[in-house]
Order: sequence, then C-alpha cells, then structure tokens
Amino acid sequence: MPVGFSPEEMQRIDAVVEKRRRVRQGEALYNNGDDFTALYAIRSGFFKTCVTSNDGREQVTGFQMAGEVIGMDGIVNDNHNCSAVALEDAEVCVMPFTMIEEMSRDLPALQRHVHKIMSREIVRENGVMLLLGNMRAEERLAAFLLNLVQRLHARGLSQSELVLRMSRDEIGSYLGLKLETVSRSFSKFSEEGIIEVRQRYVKILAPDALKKIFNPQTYV
Amino acid sequence: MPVGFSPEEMQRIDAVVEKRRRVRQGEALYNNGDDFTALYAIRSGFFKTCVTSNDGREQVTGFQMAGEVIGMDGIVNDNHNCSAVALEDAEVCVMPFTMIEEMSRDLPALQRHVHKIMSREIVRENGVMLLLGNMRAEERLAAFLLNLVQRLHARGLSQSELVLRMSRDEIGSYLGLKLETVSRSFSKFSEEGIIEVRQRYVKILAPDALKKIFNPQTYV
DNA sequence: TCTCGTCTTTGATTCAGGTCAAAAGATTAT
DNA sequence: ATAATCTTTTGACCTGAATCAAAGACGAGA
Repeated sequence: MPVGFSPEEMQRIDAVVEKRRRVRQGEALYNNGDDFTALYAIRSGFFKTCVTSNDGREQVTGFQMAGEVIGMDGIVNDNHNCSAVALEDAEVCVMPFTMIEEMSRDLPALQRHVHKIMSREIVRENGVMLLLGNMRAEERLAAFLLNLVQRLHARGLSQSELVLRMSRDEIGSYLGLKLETVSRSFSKFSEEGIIEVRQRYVKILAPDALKKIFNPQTYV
Repeated sequence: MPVGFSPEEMQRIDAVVEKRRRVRQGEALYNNGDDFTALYAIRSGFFKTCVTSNDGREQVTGFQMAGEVIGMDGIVNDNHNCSAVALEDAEVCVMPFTMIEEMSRDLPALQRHVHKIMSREIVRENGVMLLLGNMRAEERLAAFLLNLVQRLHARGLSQSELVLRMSRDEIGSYLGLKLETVSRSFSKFSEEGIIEVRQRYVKILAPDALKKIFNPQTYV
C-alpha cells in the first residue's frame, strides 16, 4: 500500500478499505462475467485467477497472495473477464472502484499507486507470455518456483521452503504444461538434488542450479 | 479517444496530445530499459512490442495499430519493460504521463478512460496466455488472423483482405511457434481453401471455417 | 537488368511433451 | 479404522511442432 499520506488522508483511505470479505477455500471471489464493482486487496490467503475458452479449456493466469490486488480485469467492460478462486481460506478488502477513482483524484500518490498496480500486472503478464512462448518445461517450472519463493520471502517467509497452495494440474495450467509433465519435472529436479519434494512441500536445496535452468546463458 | 468533454476541456486535452513523433520502419519508439515519460497514441502505422529474456530470446507481446495506446509497461518502474518497434513508418502522439495524471484528476471521464485502456491491455494479455497455454498451432494462427482482420475492419478496412505488416518469424514469436510452423499452417489453410495467401497478402475466403478452427466446440 | 540479401516455403527427421494407463499416496467421509 | 475419492507419480508410447536443410520468391540497390 502507498505511503506518505497525512493522518486525515489515511482516514479516508481506511474508509475505502474497511469492508472485508471472507472467501473459503474453493470458493470464487468473483467469476468470469460477474459485474465489476471493486478491486480486492488480499489480506490473507491465496488465490488463482483463470480464464476459460468458450470450449471449456481453462488457463490459470496467475496466483496471488497477501498484499496483492486483483480484479483489474473487470474495469474495461464493467464485468469480470476471469475468475478468482481461493486456494485456501482467504480474506480480502473490498475496495469499491468508484471510491478508488474518486479518491485518487484528490490524492496524487494514490492515483500513481493505482496506475502502478495495473502497470505491474501488464509487466507480469508480459513475463508469462515470454515463459509460455519461449521456455521449455523445466525452465518454466524453475521460473515458477523462483518467483513463488521470492514473493513468499518478501513476506517474511523462508526463501528455501514453501508449501504449494495449488495442485500439479493448476501449476500445469499456469505454465502451459500437463500435470504429468509438471510432476516429471519435479521428480527430475529432485533426483538432481536441486529440490526436495514431498507432495506440496518443496525445499529448494540449490537455488543457483534453479536459476541456471531458468536462464542458462547467464551462467555459461 | 474519450468523448463527452466541453470545448474548454477538449482544448486542454489537445494540448497534451499536440506533440507528435515520427518513427521510421524498423526503428524503436522506445526500448526495453528506456526511461518512461509518456504514453503514445498511434496515429498511423503499425508497431510490435516485444520483451527479451536475458539470454536473448525474444517474445513479441503484441501488434498495435492506429488508435491504440502503448507504453503502459513503463509506469511501474519508471522505465520501459519492453520495446516498441515500428513495422511500417508511423506517427504517434506523445502524451507525457505526468500531464495525463494531472488532467485525469480534473476530468473523471479521462481518468476512467486511462483505467480502461490499462484494463483492456490486461484482458488482452489474458487472452494471449490462453492462446499460448492451451491452443495448437492452427488454432493460434486462426485466432491471430481473426483478431487482426476484426481490428482492421473496425478501422474501416476490409473484413476479408489484409496485408500483414509482420514477418512469419514475428507472427511465430507472438504465437509461440517457429516460423516454419506458421508457414506450414498458412499453406494448410490455403490448401483447404480457407484463405488465399501470397506472401504478406492474405484473403480470408471462409471466415466460418477459421472460427471453427479457433473454437471447435462452438460448432460441434 | 542483374545480384545480393532477406524472407518464405517445403521436405526429412528428431524430440519434448502429450496421451493413455496403472499404481501408489493422501485426504475425506463413513 | 476403513472405504472411497482425489492427487500424484511413473511407465510406455505417440504426435505435433521443432530442427535441420535446401530451394524458391521477392525486393532493394548497383
């Protein structure tokens, strides 16, 4: 969240952010097609967002954790273009978008913050496109693990251990791979001593080896 | 561009939009890493945007034409995260971002417009992720052609004929395919009488057949 | 007009990842 | 505790797209 506001301004911001909503594991915060009314700041829990082609194929477009904001996909057409599903019990701040717009007219720092959040999402998706368009299975998984552990570390968690909140199938959907390929890649990393895997628990034993897989040239 | 402004407001908007820049074919409007200062509204010409992994693999993230706005990738980090290269001689409006922010504080309709543009880009990229993660070569090419021709048609051009501004290699990069695969898919469509291709000239003979390839289920 | 360089097509072959199948672990419900 | 269900792993095999290679086609410049 942005910084550098006066106490009075913070109070206004708090008012926007006061409404909470709990979402149980497996439930949708919003679904594709739902009316767009608000952005959501994740307070706790873990989400996936996904789009579905009209013949039913699902693509996970991202995994989001505490501190991240979701829902921007709804702004263009006043209804959501993807679904956001909780992968564990979660709580979000409901931030009505009209209030956000109103307030960011008065508070340039908030305005800039909103723009940055959306731009960050564009940049993130650029990165995923690069991954999906150019990388091989093991590179994708390495990139995924490194990204996840880095974000968790930024939240005070371990930079080497994590518990995946999503299934192999969901990881595969995000990475453009089948679940068997994800599983095989995990096993391969494990055999090579790069990681330790037990179901959804993952320990990164050799982060440099992962980085090397993710980006071979840098280390040659 | 947004509508519904008073003459006075239009004048202010015109002031933002008055600065022009010409970009010759093959030149970059901005490069990855460049300082971010402005968004660009394309007045004429055709661009590609692309990101590059640090080992040099390039991913085309989009093709942009007149009326579209590019540069939003630069907002988060105050420098551009991708490059925008003109595929034909082009002219853009340079819209300094500080001016956009300033004005959109006064003009809610402009503010909303800026938000929609960014949201539209997020949604577009969601669609590309679905394409890259789930579709086979011919589906990707069909989706690409249909999208392109639809956008051209919205600009008053034919809905069945088009001249590609980009090479097979660039199409391949965008679609996550090698250029040979793009070429083969073109040939296949051509053999099947779905399109007529002569180099970069493409005529869509059977749009429904293309739509069927793009989205099989709908027609079953 | 001819040549050079670039882009495109096509063919032959290879291979990464998909598909199908089955077993082994987890997790939940009874 | 046990059964039932879901998830994950692993194996065998297949296939769509990549790779390698060569020949055409086109456009720019001499």
